[in-house]
Amino acid sequence: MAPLPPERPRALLRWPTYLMGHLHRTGVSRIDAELAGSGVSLREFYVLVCIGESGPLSQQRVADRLGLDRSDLVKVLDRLEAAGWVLRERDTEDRRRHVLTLTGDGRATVGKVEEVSSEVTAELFGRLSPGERETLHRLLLKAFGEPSG
Amino acid sequence: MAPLPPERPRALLRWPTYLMGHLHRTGVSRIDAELAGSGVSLREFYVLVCIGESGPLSQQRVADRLGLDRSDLVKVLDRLEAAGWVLRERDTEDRRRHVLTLTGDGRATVGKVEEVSSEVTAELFGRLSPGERETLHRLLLKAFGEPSG
DNA sequence: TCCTACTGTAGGGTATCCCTACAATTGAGC
DNA sequence: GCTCAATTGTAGGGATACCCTACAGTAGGA
Repeated sequence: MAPLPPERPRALLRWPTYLMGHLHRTGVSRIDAELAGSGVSLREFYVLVCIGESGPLSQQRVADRLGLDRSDLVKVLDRLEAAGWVLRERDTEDRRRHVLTLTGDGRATVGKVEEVSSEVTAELFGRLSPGERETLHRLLLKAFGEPSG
Repeated sequence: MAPLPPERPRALLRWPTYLMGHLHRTGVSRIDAELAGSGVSLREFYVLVCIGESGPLSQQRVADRLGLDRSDLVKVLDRLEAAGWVLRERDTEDRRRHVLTLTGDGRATVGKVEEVSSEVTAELFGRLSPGERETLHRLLLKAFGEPSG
């Protein structure tokens, strides 16, 4: 028989932080599970997107934009560079920095992850109508502090 | 000068999972920071609420309700029991189980955390109007799979 | 009695988050 | 040119969360 869904404590459902935590974890788990074969994690995807979007960046800049610590980013980039998705070169104008560039393979990986992410997102919010999903997204953006465009 | 807010990658703002992850982490960090002096974490609060709400429970039941692994719950309960917030006794009817009960001090701690959580939640969604906050909460509940009442 | 299942516990492995320390490099002031 | 502070990438540690296995004690059914 199907393992009936666990009954959550009603008193915790009051807290958006609790709800977002569960939805976030569920989404990450499902996406990572789908991506297991591709050898890329959701966290690495974020880094790839950041580099791909804002052109060549230093590691410190990527860390700032993603809210990561630059020391943690080092290991992520080690993997992304080894996979051939990111080019890591010395900045000739400031030899303290590295210049990070997304490769063609990196861009292809981003596309693949976006597909998976779209599917999982649709499934994660399957109980919501398209209008409700759009409203939820808009409110999250606003709470996040970004223009809703 | 004030450290101007970091510019997030626009391509990631498409993903509700990314947005919820950031909001969740921000909320947890702020709540835990506020609670640092009280010696209780948000995670422990969840356990206290669960036990307080559903009366005496076994550890396995608490783990199921919160989506935790029962082996991880052991250490949490060690702390909660040592703090005098939870009573952990053998179940006389099934000696494999422990009977978990919230103490008076535990209930007081729950109340204190709820106050802090309310303040942080209001701050976290400060950019939203009361109506928008209510809508966001309702949509999160619906996505989560709970009746919106 | 024997076997299976459940419960709490110990422990390990991995990942995230946050911190410090350090060497190389840069730029400003002298 | 020299000195000093700040920046950058890197190494490493600690705390926590999440997931897994193993094991002993217990319960219940064949």
